[in-house]
Amino acid sequence: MKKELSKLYDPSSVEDKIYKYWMDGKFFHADPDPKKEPYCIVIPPPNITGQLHMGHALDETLQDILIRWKRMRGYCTLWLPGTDHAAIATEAKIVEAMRKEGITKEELGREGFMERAWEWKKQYGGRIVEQLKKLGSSCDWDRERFTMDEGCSKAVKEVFIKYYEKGLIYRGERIINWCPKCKTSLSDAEVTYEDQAGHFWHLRYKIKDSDGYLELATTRPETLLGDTAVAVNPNDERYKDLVGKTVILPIVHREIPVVADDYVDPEFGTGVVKITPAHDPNDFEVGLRHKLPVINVMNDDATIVDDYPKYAGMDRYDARKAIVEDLEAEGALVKTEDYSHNVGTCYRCGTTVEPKVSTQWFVKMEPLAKPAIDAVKNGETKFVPERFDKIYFHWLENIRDWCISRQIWWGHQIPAFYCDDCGEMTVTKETSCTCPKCGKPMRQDPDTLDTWFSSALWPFSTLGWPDKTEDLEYFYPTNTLVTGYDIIFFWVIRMMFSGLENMGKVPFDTVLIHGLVRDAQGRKMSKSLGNGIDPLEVIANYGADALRFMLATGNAPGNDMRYIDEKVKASRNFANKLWNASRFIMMNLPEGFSADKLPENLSVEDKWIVSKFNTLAKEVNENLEKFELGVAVAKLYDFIWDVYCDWYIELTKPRIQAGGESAENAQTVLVYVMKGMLKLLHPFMPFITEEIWQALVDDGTAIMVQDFPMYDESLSFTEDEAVFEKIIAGIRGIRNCRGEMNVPPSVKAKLYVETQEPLVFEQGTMFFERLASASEVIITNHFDGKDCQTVVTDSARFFIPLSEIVDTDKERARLEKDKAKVQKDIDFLSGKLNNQGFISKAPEKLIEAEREKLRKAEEKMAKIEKSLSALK
RNA sequence: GGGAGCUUAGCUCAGCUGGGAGAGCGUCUGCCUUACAAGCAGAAUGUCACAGGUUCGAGCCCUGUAGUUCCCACCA
Repeated sequence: MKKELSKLYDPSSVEDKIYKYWMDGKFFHADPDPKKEPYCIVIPPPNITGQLHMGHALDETLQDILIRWKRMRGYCTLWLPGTDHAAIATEAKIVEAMRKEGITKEELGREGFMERAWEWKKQYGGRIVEQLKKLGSSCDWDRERFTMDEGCSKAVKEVFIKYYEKGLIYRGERIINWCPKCKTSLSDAEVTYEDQAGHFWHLRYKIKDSDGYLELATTRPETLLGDTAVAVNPNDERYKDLVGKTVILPIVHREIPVVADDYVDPEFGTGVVKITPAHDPNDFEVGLRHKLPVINVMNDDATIVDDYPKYAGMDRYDARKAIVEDLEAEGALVKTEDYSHNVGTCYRCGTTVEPKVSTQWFVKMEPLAKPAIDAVKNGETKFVPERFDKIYFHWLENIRDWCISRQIWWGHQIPAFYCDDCGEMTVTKETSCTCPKCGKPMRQDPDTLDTWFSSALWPFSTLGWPDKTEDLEYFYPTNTLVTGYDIIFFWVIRMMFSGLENMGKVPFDTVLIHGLVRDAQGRKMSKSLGNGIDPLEVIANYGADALRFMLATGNAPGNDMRYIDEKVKASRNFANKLWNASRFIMMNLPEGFSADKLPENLSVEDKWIVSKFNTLAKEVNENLEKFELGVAVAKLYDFIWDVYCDWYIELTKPRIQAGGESAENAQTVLVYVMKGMLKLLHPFMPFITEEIWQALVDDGTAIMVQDFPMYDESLSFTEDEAVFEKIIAGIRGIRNCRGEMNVPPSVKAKLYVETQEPLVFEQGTMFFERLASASEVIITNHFDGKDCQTVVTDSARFFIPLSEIVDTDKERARLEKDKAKVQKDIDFLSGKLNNQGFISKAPEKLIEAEREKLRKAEEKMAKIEKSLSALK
């Protein structure tokens, strides 16, 4: 069993080996087991184009912690992995790569492009998966899925057709968000609004058959080409007479009506609005109300259409410039103001979106939103932290129909077919069909579906739906969904209504929301800033365990956190600490030593550590139950470092050196608690705990499938804990005193312990020698303390004869300081206990505890005074 | 214009249902004590943003104020 282990833990030599061991042992694989309770997490599928970033690292870490914990708790645990085809993002990347080769989509044609895209998927889809493995993610890779694989595609078609037949999907002409760069429509969720500096151009339109002008202001003069009206508020006295009149559109010289509409705010600007139904969502609505013509002035790439020869082919911004110049030349420009306004941008490429009227497919949201709202209201699914349900409700309560068609090729092609001959449309599962009316071959809709349409089905499509599979039966609804608050709209909401609509049940019971990992200055990590930290580099430098531990530490659910290198270092140091603790144990362990059972006659310090460990196991489970991973990890850190390493290991050293039964017991307890700690820590630091486990236990078992420690009433020794704390208090006090006097540990001195509880302190003799530099310990019920340093605790006085060092004045000052502290305690406690309100209203238990504290403080005070008077 | 979060030690952050303020890093002192100097033993440091309120008792609950970050929203 004795093994030569390096002083420093080297994660790089361990992690890949251990991961392979887990994979070979099929430990991640889960098959439905009716004897066990299921626990399932579906991974938020990373994009195939993606590289692992800190956001993934956090997300995967949290999921793996939960999964590993539940697995050890005996659940049939499935973490289902996969990737997302990320329609627009991927297509943009492929197009970009092709551009560098001088090829366009159109040249390649749809089929050729798709071939290339699948090739891309094959090449890069695996990369992110390999990166996830580096983190230690215990996903069931046998079930890895892809949003465009056969099963998911089948589910997509099934849902589309079902919705269509139920009237939940319709095709229609609406104003939608259009990205001129990606050349596709976008849903409302895919538009990000940002403030942009712009201008406010005041224009005047001539009123027909009059000398008068109507002044209005606009931020987008170029859309004037498509104006079909001018609107004022019906109650605006200034313009009352003009409603129904006609004005002349400058430049175009088209005659357009003045209409009255409530949409116009008379307080804003001049109270007159130009109406461009084709290029503004509000204007579109106004246009509908007043039956105005819709004049499209822009091509798909936001250049001006050929109908306006002067501007044809000009980009919208160039056209704006030209039109402003022309307006000025025509005398229609009154003034130009600086103006900052909110414009929508494409969430993928950042291009300013262009509102555009076009024919698209939509999902009718109202009937789907309602059950999704109810499911969270009645607690079937809950958010952690709870406050995120507000965002959820707000979004769903104000939701508009979901534009799901995209004018790109990479994705699920819409299963609708058109007859060019008679105009008939059919929605079908088949890949080709003939017109049911005229028998001619039909043409499939060239559009594809929003990428989120398929990810909305992820919690059940990956389990086999629409087939009735054993997996689906067993694992659905899944349990916890772990994701960042930034994709609640995109994904969580859509999974919720999709699950409810198609499965009749919510997709998961809990949504654990986490925040963003920011850089050290608190900025969002982004490609453009170049401030991103590569998790793989961190893993290479410090190990995956250190990164995971850092990400889980000091982070409350839903809150953003900063990546600070020192924090990873601290985690790495912690791993090293654990490593060395195990090294200490193993170095001292006799050949063939087994520690299956705790010894019968535990010493007080053994009971102390066992009892404290028992409490730790209880609390870690409780914290994990409540998704307080950060709290759990902090408790583990404190216990392992402070309680186990700094105290218990030190306590065992004199025993091990002395040998005999006490040494053996110490070793048994050391191993027992170490094994327990490793198990508790395993979900957080899977690699190092597995590595140590295998070296320490060496029986061919894997820690990742051990039982997770739970609270055991029979191992709770609160009285012994309290007794041992008295010894600890003495050691602390003596160290403190020696420290203040700058006495090095190498200078030993006798220690006199004056106490009424000799039995307690007899158990501490060897610890005072070892940990408090006592050359000899003399326990007595009275000691005069002449020429000694005095240390007072509430159960004893300790005297250290350091006559050559003792300075009576200094010693008096030290004791006076102590006394002042205790006096403060006494004042505080007696004040509280003299408060009638406290006595009559506080819980009895608390009052009793405070009385006890006061009693102890008073005892301590008496001892200090005794020592002080002896000094004179 | 709505909504949410944050404000705690020099820095980064914890703080569970209200019961005398914590950690890591940094600083200072002393230690190479045979697991670990990526370590050990100690020390110092806080009007818990501000102002009210509820309570026997408030970092925690309520109201308001300020600063800050973010989300949502069609003001041309």
